[in-house]
Amino acid sequence: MARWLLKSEPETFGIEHLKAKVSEPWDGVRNYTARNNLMAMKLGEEGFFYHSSCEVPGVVGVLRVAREAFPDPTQFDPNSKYFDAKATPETPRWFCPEVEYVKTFPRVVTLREIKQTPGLQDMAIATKSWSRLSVSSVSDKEWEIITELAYS
DNA sequence: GCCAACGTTGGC
DNA sequence: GCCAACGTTGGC
Repeated sequence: MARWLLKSEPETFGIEHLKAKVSEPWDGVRNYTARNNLMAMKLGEEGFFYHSSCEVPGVVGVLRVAREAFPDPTQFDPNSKYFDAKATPETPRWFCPEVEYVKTFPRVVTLREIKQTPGLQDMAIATKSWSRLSVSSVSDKEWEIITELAYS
């Protein structure tokens, strides 16, 4: 089973928002690399929920894939900020899975900490070139280290 | 608010 | 196909 990391701005949609839902489509992603990761996510796989653009950016908890990727409906909606005129229902460009809340960690594992911890420094969010990627994969070892930090 | 980094667009 | 210009992300 693969592991993932999904970024979101807590003011827009944070882990507390997800917690209040049964499941939620992870829509609005408009980057091909991130999209390809979304399309690779399998039912039941878990990911870290990462809070970005906030006071303390970092990993705050865990989510799980509740439904595998399907065409993101917002690309067809002219009133959506995610509307894409080049996408049609016959040839969709953007896909989203649905995710569900699993748990909130007792503390935030901060980006600052991730950058300083041996074994985590190759994570996308910790590198210059991939730091902006909103959906990335996480190795088993990275998953283990971050989970350990969250409970330390 | 600043700026580094990357993606996309469009002229040629 | 190249590349300049612009837009967006997101840490700091």
